[in-house]
Amino acid sequence: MRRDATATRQRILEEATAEFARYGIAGARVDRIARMAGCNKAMIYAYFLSKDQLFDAVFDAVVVRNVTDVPIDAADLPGYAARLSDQYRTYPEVGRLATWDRLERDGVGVRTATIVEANGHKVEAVAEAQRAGLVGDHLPPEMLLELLFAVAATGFDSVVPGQEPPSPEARRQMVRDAVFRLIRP
Amino acid sequence: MRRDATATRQRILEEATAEFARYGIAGARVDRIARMAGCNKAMIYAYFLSKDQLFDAVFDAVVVRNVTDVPIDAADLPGYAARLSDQYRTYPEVGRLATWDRLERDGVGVRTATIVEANGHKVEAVAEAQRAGLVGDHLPPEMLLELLFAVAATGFDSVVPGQEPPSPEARRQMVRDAVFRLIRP
DNA sequence: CAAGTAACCAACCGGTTGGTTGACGATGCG
DNA sequence: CGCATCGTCAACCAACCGGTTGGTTACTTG
Repeated sequence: MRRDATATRQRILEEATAEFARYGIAGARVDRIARMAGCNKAMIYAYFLSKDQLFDAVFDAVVVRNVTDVPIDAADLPGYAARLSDQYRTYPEVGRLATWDRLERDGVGVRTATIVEANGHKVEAVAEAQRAGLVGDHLPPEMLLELLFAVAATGFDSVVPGQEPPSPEARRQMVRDAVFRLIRP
Repeated sequence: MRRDATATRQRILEEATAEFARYGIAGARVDRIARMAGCNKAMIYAYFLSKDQLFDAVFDAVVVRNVTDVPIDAADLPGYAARLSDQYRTYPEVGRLATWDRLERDGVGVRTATIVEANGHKVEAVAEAQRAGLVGDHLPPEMLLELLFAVAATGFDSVVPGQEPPSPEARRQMVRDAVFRLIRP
């Protein structure tokens, strides 16, 4: 097989994404990632230096993709939340990786410059919409945003066992309605 | 020191709760739990058979306490959510353990008979309140409940880094208001 | 083609982890 | 007191895991 450093790096990143999303940082196995990526463990350490830094690279890439794919639209927060919810369904790794990060690093959530910047921008957008009267000001923009994120991540596993999780349309509609209610002035 | 089997068992359970809440199932160290509980590792296996069954015992105990301490009041869901939120603040292990369970067992959330029963009862209570007209029927009771849980778990870490997390009163008020908006007919 | 370099790997290493075992000492009962 | 039972533990083990090393293979350059 032809040698290609960037392709190998990319394969490692993809398989690491799946592995970390599934097992978390402590549970992920570097050997397994190497095997899945069809390369040697040493390559992983050549490219990413450590397991933790590999996770950072994975998480950052996922966040960047998410922010790029689903830009905030403060004039239509219900629509934004619905798109975010769809994104979570399309890429289930996103939510899981974010949760692993929150739990396993006792970092209070945000660490990477990428995320800090993205969140700051979003808070500002919501504040702007509040000043314009499009969004109620009964809550500070950060809390509104946190509620929105929480709602967008909802509806994937049912509370009661037997029951089917809601269809994509139903979930999208639920998220849209919930956010509409939450931000109404 | 006087020997006391049930006391030892109880100490193991308590320390295991802290350990699992902090490090998760894969990250928890049985040696550390034994050392913290002031007993030998063998005791843990004598009482709980395996690391996984120890986690089950821990999780079940925590859930039981949570359900007992904060019974649902379908006639006042905002108040219930606020009390739940307070409980999450008083016992941060609860939320973390539940999250670890959701992530590390790929079980879709509910597994233990205790939880299934508790959740079923709650869904029924909400449905009852809907029939009585106290709660809007724009959403099925399970979804309403899932949204309520999501909101009650909100407001502990801030979205932007520098900022302080909201005060207990502010959080309680936010949760109450959010749930009020979500269930309004 | 020869030399140099970048990509790659099998094998290994030190330390750790869940789990086990065999013995020891305290306790309580007949 | 004799003795069985139960709680306790130090020591141990096989498997595993993150990380490293020394060397090999493919590709490029002159």
